[in-house]
Amino acid sequence: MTQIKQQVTDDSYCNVIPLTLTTLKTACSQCNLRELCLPFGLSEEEIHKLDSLIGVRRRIKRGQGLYRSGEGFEAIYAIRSGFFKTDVLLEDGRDQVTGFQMTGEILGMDGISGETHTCNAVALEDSEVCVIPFADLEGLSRNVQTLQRHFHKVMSREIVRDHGVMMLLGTMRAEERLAAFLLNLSQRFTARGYSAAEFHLRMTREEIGSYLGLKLETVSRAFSHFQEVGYISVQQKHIHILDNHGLKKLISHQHG
Amino acid sequence: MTQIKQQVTDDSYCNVIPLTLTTLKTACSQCNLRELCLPFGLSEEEIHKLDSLIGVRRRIKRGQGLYRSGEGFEAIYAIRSGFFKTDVLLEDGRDQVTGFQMTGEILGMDGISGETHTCNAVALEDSEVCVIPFADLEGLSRNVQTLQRHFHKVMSREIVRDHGVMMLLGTMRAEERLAAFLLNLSQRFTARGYSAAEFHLRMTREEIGSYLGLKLETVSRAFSHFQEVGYISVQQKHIHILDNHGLKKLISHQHG
DNA sequence: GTCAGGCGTTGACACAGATCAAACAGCAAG
DNA sequence: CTTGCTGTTTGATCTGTGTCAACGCCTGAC
Repeated sequence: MTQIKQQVTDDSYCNVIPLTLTTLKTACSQCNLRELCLPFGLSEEEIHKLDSLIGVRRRIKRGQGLYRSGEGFEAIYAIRSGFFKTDVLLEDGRDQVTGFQMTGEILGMDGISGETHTCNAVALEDSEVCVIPFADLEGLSRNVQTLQRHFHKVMSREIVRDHGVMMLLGTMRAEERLAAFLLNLSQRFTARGYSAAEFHLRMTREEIGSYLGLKLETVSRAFSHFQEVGYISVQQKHIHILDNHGLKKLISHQHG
Repeated sequence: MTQIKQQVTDDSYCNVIPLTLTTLKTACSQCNLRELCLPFGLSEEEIHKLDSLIGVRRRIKRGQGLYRSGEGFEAIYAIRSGFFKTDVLLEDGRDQVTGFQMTGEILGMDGISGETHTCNAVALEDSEVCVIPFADLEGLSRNVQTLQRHFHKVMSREIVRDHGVMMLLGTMRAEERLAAFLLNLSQRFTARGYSAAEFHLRMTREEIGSYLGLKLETVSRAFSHFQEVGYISVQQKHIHILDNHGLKKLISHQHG
């Protein structure tokens, strides 16, 4: 099973690079994601400086990789559209989804420390990213204090997010984890102008399970149970949150 | 139980600040932790610039807090000596140890994103830290490229470390987690010139359990079992690793 | 259209680790 | 020395989630 999955990833990966490089200039100054992404808080003039830095966009088809563990690190990526997962693979076949990333979020910061990527980033739907050469970003942020500050915040936010996942994996039971996951997605969709109550999951039950430290069957059962008690309605990957408060109560409730 | 613990933390915390501020100048240039800490890779001249930035050291007694969730963020801290844990507390009383930090490591980067600390840092033994005002660090790293690069690596390393913990919590069983934990400690002690095989745990079984997503009884049983099969010998907090390879095999072994 | 294969659901059962409980070791205070 | 408290060990039992298995539903390929 793991073998097959690995193979698929390999194949799809090799096809990506030549197809997805474009010479299209990306202008942060004209991007409506400004408020979510790196340019947040920059002045018009500063954003124009940032424009010059972002050389290319890359299109990634569903199932294809953006970068991959072991690969040399050169750039971070801002998601212009689409949806990604990142995962870590151990030699013995174990793999753990470390995050799901959506529009406006930054990918690739794991690679800075060792100048090598330490996880795989895979598109869960056809996506487009802005390639931000890291050396250039460091250069510009030495001149633009606001950019420097904002980039540090983005990295720090990633650390805080990871602590949240550790809390989830370390102290929550299956249904609490799933509830936390759904509420987190809902909130992030809201921030992007989508419905908070209704959305489409881009990932499989197995990927959710891997992220939450559960087996896919457990995820499926939890979905069914949430539906039974009226918290949500589920049809395949389509989720409708009916009782936001119920889900929240589930999480904050002591289990003892 | 949780109540009591909270109380103790509160009390001890309040006493800290007036006692621990000192005006002693800390010189990175004369610090033998240079190769582990922020100054890594800097030239003599650059290190002298760093000297001017680090205003004070702070002494933290065992059990006292260095900073605490909700508190305003102003500085990060380099551990000069001692041992810390960081933990996150949920309103409902659940708490999760998010990490253990030792000499030469950097604390407080969680606070950058929201300009507020999001976890508590508590000394597990009498410790001393260098206070690095964050605004100053950003200022200097705009001028010293090596410092900027190194600081980014330190933050990124934290992200990678967190992914490792997520892998541990998401895919490993109890004994694998403890084995990974011991090997990680051993490796970090080695890097600091201490014995790889013999060391003293500064944290309780409960704190280990919280970090590893296990109950203290499970941690205790795993220790006992490791001793039975000859991987380690344990006497209270004193650990002696007898079969490093055995522990490694345990982790890389598929569980299925 | 039909067919195949991946994905999701559900059930029965097993087991790792949680929970409850008791006793002990180490250490500080008196 | 005794007392008390915190942390640790160990045992017995319980339970949430994993595992194994069967089946059904989409979706995409042809």
